[in-house]
Amino acid sequence: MGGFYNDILEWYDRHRRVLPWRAEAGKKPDSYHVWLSEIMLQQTVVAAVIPYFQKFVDKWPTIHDLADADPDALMAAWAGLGYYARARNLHKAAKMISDTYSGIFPDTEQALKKLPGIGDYTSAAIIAIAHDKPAVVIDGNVERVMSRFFVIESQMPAAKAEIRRYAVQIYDPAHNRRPGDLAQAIMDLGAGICTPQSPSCGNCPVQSRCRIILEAASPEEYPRKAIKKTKKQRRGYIYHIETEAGEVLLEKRAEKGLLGGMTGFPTSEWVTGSSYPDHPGWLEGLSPAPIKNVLIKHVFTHFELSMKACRLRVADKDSIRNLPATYIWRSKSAVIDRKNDFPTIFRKFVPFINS
DNA sequence: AAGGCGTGGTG
DNA sequence: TCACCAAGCCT
Repeated sequence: MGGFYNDILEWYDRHRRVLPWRAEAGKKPDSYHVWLSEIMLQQTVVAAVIPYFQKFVDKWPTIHDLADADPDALMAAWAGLGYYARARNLHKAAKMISDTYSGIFPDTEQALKKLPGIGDYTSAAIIAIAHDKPAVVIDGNVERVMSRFFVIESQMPAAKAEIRRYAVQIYDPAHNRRPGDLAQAIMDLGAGICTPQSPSCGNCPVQSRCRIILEAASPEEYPRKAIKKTKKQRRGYIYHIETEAGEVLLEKRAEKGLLGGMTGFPTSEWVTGSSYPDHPGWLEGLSPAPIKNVLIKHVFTHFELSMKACRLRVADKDSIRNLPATYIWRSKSAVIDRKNDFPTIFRKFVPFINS
């Protein structure tokens, strides 16, 4: 393992990327920055995270500022980044760190994993990167690098146990003198060289030791994965409802579940299959009219959604009886001005509320 | 423990 | 253009 360790760190020192949350070489990073970036980086590429990270640090420079943040402002700032449970958990964890830890991040994996949104990977990453202590940091990049370097034939996710056994050797504290750099080096290698498709093996610092190269196998076929299921289709309606005074109806979604805690345009239920659902009960007796040729399509991780757009003009707010308290009115100008407070699915509809 | 959970970078 | 899938966590 010594050869791998030295080669990859030598490569890292030459190719180290400058990132907003990364300290200068040899300096200790801000734990708050490390944690915030790691949460944002969960299932999300670096390029997408950078502007959000900058915005959060500008708005909330310390963990205490984030703990004191207005929840709706925090969710609005996260809008567009996806996986909104991360934002809800971020705020909960910030309060816990600010209050019970006085703003000092715990330095054991066990304590970190008690914080919402921090699991096996993120706790190890914080130990290694923020505290520069040895930890077995395994993310998708590390899994890919290990599965190729050691030619692991078992299929994911079952292969995780075997991958971990190799990773434990790689991260062995007996030789790991630069825990933070080593973890980031392997992840950077996975993100930039040992990529999922068409990896640049010719530029790899450990190509001469990599078993998949030695065996002339196909790296892009590793890690072995199960065949993916096709996404199901769901259908529904999205509504532009506006008063004569120019107020637009919005819906604050439930805290749990899809788009939890986010505000968007009202929708019907979304039903699986090729048929469309009924309009929601609070629209009883009012007949929203189809907006010709406007279909909002959106792809989620586990289904594809098509929503037919409908419009309803009402005299005033009282025109809709039995409207649940989770629905709110906002001026059309504010809706357009604050477009980016919406998740992407609802941003797509904003251009259509002007006619 | 398998499935829910978003979005945009990438080739 | 479009399929793939990412620095995972939670239940």
